Amino acid sequence: MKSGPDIAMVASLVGDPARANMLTALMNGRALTASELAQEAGITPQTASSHLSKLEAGGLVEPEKQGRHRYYRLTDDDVAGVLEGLAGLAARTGHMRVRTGPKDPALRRARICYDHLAGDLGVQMLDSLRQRQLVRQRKQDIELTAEGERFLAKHLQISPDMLSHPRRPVCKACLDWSERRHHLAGTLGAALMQRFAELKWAARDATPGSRVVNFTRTGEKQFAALFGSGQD
Amino acid sequence: MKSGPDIAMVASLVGDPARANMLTALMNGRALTASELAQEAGITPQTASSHLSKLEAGGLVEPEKQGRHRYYRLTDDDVAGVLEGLAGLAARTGHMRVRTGPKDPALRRARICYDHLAGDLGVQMLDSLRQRQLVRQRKQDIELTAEGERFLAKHLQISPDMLSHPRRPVCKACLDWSERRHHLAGTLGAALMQRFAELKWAARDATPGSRVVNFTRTGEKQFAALFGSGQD
DNA sequence: TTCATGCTTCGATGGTAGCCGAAGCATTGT
DNA sequence: ACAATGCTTCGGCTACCATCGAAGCATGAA
Repeated sequence: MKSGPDIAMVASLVGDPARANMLTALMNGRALTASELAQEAGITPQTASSHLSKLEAGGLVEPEKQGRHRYYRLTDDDVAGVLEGLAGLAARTGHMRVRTGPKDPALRRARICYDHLAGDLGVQMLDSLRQRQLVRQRKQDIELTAEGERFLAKHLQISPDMLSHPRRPVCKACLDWSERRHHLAGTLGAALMQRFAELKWAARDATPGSRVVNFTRTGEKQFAALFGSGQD
Repeated sequence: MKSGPDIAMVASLVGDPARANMLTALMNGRALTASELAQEAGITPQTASSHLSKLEAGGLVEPEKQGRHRYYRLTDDDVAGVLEGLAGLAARTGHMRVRTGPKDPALRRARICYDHLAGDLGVQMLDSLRQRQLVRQRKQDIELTAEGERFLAKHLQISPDMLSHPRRPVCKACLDWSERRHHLAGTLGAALMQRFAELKWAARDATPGSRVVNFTRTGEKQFAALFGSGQD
């Protein structure tokens, strides 16, 4: 009775936007925890859990228990290859991701990722830092330059000793779910977000549990002055 | 705002069982008409039309008008390659197509494809004919051998002159939707089905519009005696 | 023209699956 | 032992989409 490979089964796994976001977030080869993947996809942990068990059953991802975390990675390069192929087909027809994950535009623009800024503005900030040589990035690792330290001290009153932490890195690249571009995590990312709040540039949304970050009118201007890309 | 290729969009196209069946039916490179694809997928023409327009919008298939038919083919080898990749992933996880297209098991076992027998039994019959050298198959073309003619005359009272037709070939391979294996079409396929009905081995289901073919108890035995594969 | 065939569009229906709230395990830290 | 964190399971809700009937266009045949 078995006929051929059930290509619809595996294709439908990739066909769901939330799962597709998780998979593309895993395309860099690194393993991510279930809750990180939930953040990337913009869904709650329980929904992500359901998706991940389906992906696991379909053989697309593999779990790895570590303490109370569950790390997931793509099973192998074959999976990555097929995903690349699908991306190629999608790219040439001009179908780009416009509205992946959360529907809320505010959530896509600026939100909290753990304790740092994510969303369009988060990506834009790291882009700006990188372009002006304030940080140097190599894959996942980000390093603060001397100019970067001066910049932070001058404009935001952030000194290097505020950033040292026994276990946590100062800078770290964190994949933004809205695409495969990074935003800034680590103690610096957290310190920046905290400073934005202190300066009343931005504040987390009042509704409990919301990850949206609302920028004030002046905060948006100041932010654009420091990290703007000219087009906005 | 555009981010990356929308892999979920194209994957969800392949993710629907009906569309996946159409695509696999097109994997041999030949172009098929819309109604043929509907038959392969086990759906009505209007549903197939909807699916095909989506596949076309997604750039997976290309239409070609010819008379009052619309032939569809895969856009290029890239599409076929991705489909192969998906099939590979599905195959190694052991997920095979068990219940593609129509839910009705009877429809999968034996049904009418135009005027000839399709379904598991149709595929099985052609397999048997080929294995016993009663026909010779090369790709899409099937040829009746001398032994084949004797076999038909002796067991089913079908003579070669009954099969000649000005435009229609005697034998023709027709892809069975349940997988990429062929069943027998052409005037011989039609003559066989007609003979099965005359001998009261099988009859089309009474409910109007149904394509199910019901075999009688004795008919099933006789059929198995002529075309059985030993395992059934 | 008139009819038949192949395909498409429209409208309505139903089944499926994604989603989240609440609660339940498991593991780690204090 | 107790609390906190990470993840899972369960139940209900909602939205989407595949499906088909009926009708509307085309094209080709008589």
